[in-house]
Amino acid sequence: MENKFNIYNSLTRKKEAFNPIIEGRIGMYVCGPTVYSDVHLGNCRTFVSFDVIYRYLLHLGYTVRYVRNITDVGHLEGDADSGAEDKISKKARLEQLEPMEVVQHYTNGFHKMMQIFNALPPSIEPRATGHIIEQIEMVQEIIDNGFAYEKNGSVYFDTIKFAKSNDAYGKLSGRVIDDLLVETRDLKNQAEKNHPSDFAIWIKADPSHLMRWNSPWSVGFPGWHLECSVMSTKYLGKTFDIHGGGNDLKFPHHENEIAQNFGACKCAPANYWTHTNMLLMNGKKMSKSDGNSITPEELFTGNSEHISKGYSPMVIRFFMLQSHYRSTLDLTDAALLAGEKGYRRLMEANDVLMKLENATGSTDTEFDKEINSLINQAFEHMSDDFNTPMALARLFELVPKINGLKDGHLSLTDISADTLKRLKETFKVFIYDIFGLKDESLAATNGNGTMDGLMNLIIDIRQSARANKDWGTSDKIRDTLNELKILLKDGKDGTSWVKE
RNA sequence: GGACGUGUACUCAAGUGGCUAAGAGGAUGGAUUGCAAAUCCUUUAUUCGGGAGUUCGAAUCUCUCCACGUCCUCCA
Repeated sequence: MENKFNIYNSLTRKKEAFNPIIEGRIGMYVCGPTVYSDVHLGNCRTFVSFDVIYRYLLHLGYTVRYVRNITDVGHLEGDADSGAEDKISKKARLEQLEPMEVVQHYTNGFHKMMQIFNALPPSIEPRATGHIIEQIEMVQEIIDNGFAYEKNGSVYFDTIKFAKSNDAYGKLSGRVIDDLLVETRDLKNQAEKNHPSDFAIWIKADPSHLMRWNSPWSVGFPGWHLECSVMSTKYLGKTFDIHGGGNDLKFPHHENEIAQNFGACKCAPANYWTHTNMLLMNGKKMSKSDGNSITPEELFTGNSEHISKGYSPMVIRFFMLQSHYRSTLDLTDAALLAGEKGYRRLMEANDVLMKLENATGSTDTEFDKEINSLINQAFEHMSDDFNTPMALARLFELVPKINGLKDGHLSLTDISADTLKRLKETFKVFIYDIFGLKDESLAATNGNGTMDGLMNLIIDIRQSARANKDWGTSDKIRDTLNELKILLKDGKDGTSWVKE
């Protein structure tokens, strides 16, 4: 019973209680990147969002098979019939590389970025080019079921026929099928298709096209959308639990994916569809052509006109957690600055908490009950459609209580040993396991203790100076360390330090 | 033009019918401090884009107007 949670389903536009197909197990498919260029910051938000969802499902005790694909063929620029080119094929031609070199290069970069953001790797990361045979098989199944037709070596999905046989088409994205039917006159540049809304599932390769495979219809390559239908079916079954992706994939990608799966197996691919919302910058979509854009690297280094300084990957991850995955998130310098301070406050409170000992109170005190209540609420928020901002808010309400226990404003006699232990466990689980944050402070990353030893010596010398009212020396130590971005914190029980 | 969505304090951002509208940052006053920083305690939206309606009751539902965003071509 403890693993129950609610999830917003894009198909029904409602929050629903989650019911797995197989008790205790979850199959989740998330549309991964098309690896033809460096990973976009917006991609990072989507994958961080699904990383938190994945982590929370694991926390709830589910056995999760998390499949996130790499699209390395078939993703066209523009329309197939107007001479458009496969994105990867084009990049390979322009840079005089093998298409697989392009794919490898950007896949490596993508993996590196996911590591930087501390996103867990998926259980399976299948590539479209590794599943050409399966894709050809699915095209054949769709043809056999009468939902696709071949023209000049290319195969198109018959959206009109599908829409008439089934009410599934357009349901996810809110497209009205009647509107599709009305636009039948507009057939320019679409000579091969019966209808403009039809889409290619197998494309005959022109002679210059670099990526090509044999098929019953032509030497060619699979259409975009198809790889996700095929690989989700192969690794998760014809119908699985959760399908995710960015909001902008709803149409046409996901709509067509659903159509293909129905066309092949006459069943719906996923029970729950979840979509993450867009990352904006200064209120607008990030767009390279408008200059309203920033790369992850620029964000880390601060080398951009849009920000005043660099922000670490964990600060950015924390910043993302402060909004809900279904809301747009506006990236601004002020918001990042605020996020950086919030992240540090949380991590420092966590350090303080882990050092608290000797709670001697009973579980009957108001204070003890309040702590437990906040902890419970934090988990309840996560179970209500993965509401990370709400859960974080509850953690932040606990922060002054933790600091108060350390400073002596609050008493360890008012909290029970069990509750203190639970509080520690809660922070640990939320920060590291669920939110996937890492401690970036120097104290945490400096494992050999040299830094600690030096700092203890310096703090000791300054303490002596202060005892002798030698403010000149003590302030010089403090100010010089400040210039090195090391902050000293004078507390009741001594001085601690933190590196900015 | 069509589809979907958003508009909450100085900024970011929760909340989708009912106690005093979360949280972070900022600002403010106080405690603490040798002075600071950090920390703790206050204060900071009688109000949720404008207007009308439904309801005992709405930021939350309906209508309308305004503004913005995303998609409809490639995008997470």
